[in-house]
Amino acid sequence: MIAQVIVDIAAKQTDRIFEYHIPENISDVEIGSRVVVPFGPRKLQGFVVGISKTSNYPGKLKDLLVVVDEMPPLTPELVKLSKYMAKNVYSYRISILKTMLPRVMRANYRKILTPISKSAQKLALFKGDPVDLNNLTDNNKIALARKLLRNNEAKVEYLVENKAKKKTENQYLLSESREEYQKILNSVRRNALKQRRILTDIIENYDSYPRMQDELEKTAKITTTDLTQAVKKNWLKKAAVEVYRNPLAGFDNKKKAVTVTLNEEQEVAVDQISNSVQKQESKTYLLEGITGSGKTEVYLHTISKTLDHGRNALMLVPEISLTPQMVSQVKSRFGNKVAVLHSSLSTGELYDEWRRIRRGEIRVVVGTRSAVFAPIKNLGLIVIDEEHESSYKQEDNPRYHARNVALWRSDFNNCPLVLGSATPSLYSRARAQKGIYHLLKLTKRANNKNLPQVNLIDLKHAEFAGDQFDLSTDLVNAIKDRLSKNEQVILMLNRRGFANFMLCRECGYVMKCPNCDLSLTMHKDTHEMQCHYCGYTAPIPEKCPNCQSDKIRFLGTGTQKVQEELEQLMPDAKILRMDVDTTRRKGSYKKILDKFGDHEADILLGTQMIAKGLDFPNVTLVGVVNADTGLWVPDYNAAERTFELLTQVAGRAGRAEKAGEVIIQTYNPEHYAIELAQTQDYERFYAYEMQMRHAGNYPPYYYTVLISIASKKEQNAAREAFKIKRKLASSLHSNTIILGPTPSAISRLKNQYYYQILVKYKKEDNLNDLLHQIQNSAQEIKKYGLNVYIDNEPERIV
DNA sequence: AGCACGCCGACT
DNA sequence: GTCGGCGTGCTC
Repeated sequence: MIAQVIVDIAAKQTDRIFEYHIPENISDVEIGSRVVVPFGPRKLQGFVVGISKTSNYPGKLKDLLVVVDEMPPLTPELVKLSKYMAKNVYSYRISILKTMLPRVMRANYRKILTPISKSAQKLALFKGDPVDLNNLTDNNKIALARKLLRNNEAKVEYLVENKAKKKTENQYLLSESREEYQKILNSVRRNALKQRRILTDIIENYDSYPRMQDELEKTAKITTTDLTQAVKKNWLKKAAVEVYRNPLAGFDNKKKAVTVTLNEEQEVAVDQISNSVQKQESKTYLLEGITGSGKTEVYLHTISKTLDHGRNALMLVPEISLTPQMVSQVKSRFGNKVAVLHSSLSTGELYDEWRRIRRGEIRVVVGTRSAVFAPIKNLGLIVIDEEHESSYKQEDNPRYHARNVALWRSDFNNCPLVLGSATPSLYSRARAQKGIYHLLKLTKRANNKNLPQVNLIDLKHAEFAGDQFDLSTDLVNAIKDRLSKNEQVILMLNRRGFANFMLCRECGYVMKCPNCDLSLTMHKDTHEMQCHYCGYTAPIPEKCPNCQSDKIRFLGTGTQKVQEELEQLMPDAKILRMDVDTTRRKGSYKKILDKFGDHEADILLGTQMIAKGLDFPNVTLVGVVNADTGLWVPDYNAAERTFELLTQVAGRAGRAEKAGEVIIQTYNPEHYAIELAQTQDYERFYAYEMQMRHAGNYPPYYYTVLISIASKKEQNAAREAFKIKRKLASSLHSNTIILGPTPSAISRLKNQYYYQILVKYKKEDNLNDLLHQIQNSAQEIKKYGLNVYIDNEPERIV
């Protein structure tokens, strides 16, 4: 038999099938197997995407070397999906196959040099051991290795290492009958207390064996030394057993599951979706429900019904660390049938969760973007919560959108897909309008509470509290009022750091990142200027680096500065800050949110990461310090983003009995995105924004593709960009709009200049082919330092 | 990608 | 002669 293999090299020339003969002694090769194959002089990891009896290859096929896992990591469904994706996301098939699996399943390649001759063995290079040539950096040593190879004094061996390690724990098994242990106990010296103790314990707990070391140590209080002694005396046998790492240890049933009675709208939604589950229809539902309307309950009920029908469910959430409340709910409802997949799990935890799914031990998967590839079988329902979130689109290769992958899987598995949001993406809402998706609306808040009152404060005419121009007197008074009632406040400022640029008032100099076309942000806590894009840091200047003047100012407000201002204005208030800087450590999200939930702080101040999913009953005021931060970015969906963010964060107020209030500070109170966020009227926003998109020829009226060209030399990027534009213009319809090439909004990042071309089209049958051609030639011009990126339906045009 | 092979100039 | 730098083509 012959295995068709995709090898682990992401390049145009190798983006195809290589065939290998399956030797007699290897019997477990299946579609989806991870294998090791010879490739030229090397050995590579690869994935089996097909098995055939014959081959057209004219040469002699090499033998497949190793099947890595006991069970093929990829299901036939995922192998098929990878083929579809390779065509649509302009990425190599191997890159897609690799993103489908946990990172630990990526191979480590080693190139081991072993001395042969006696004289070579004595060389200092080896120090008695073979060396890994990939780790050799010293040019003299590399030259020496080359010489040894040439003279046959050493040989190289290629190794493919599997990083995926299973966790084991020690288990202790009995080796005697209960009566025998009693005899041993009787024969042991009176004063051998430790020995008597362990034997007594064995006799008392005879039926609970085999027992784990951890349990013996913690509950039976038997030490490791005692256990080792017991093994030595052959009283017990020790064995290593595989265990799963448990990432949900901190989530264990803190809250008991509460069954909620659904309102009429929720009932309708649950009925319709479960009906599709039962009939095995691949329908897509758009669940449009205002904040607090109980979308989560609809998900949980439909998942429950899906399980009743004997099928499994997959649920995607935008960023799991930010929605621990959602995880707790799913976990308390479905217990150990749930697996969680997200990036802040350790690699080991992720691998274990993934294997539980692959082995069919799991019925519900909750996870972020990449969880859309979960190898769950018998899929009966897919849910995407907060479907408008841009985090569902991967920003680097392969640039896939989880929604599109979910659509494909829904179709493949004949199961419904539910897209839920208070503020659906225009893309999805428009499809619902056309009847491609089924629109389900939740218009009432689940507890019949009114939406919170939203007030705008026009910063152009506002009076400011304190000596800074960030917090208006009205907002500060409202906060003080809530705190005096022992209620809590959430404040959002979508910008981290202290001040986002340094300006010299003498010469106008702004301190910029040397690698990027961005100003450096001042961070007071770490005493440095930081580039938020590439991570470059510099000390905070005391004088202007340009003219040595001391008249420098730090302008633009970040969360750190607002925290300082709040501390001055309200010295008694306890403030928690939540942004990328305070949540870098594993588990810190949960820690901050738990603290706030236990009312150990009065104000939660954060960036947009606090806008989503939080449900704190005691929060009665939400303040937005500056609603304008995202409004004027040069992106066609800036208004949509701003509206979404404001509506989402407003929904954090007044979720329980106490009425909620929202205060939005803005310099643009007359902008429609802000005006309509005040009334939280999604439908009107949708109608208005659709007009704008229609007028500007933007999605969802047009499809878009963004081609970015990057180079260290600006002219090279520009020249190549114009070349690509000419190629496109000559082959596409005249009613297709090609914008650019123009320098990107941030024209230089990490020392690369970016030029971009935006193609807007309604129907272009040739475009896919054309873009593949561009992608192929991109490989060739890479050696001249030019990089070309193709992004289908970009979320961001920057 | 990364390796071999082949061609060419530089240097012991 | 021998070494190393770089362009080209191939990997089942």
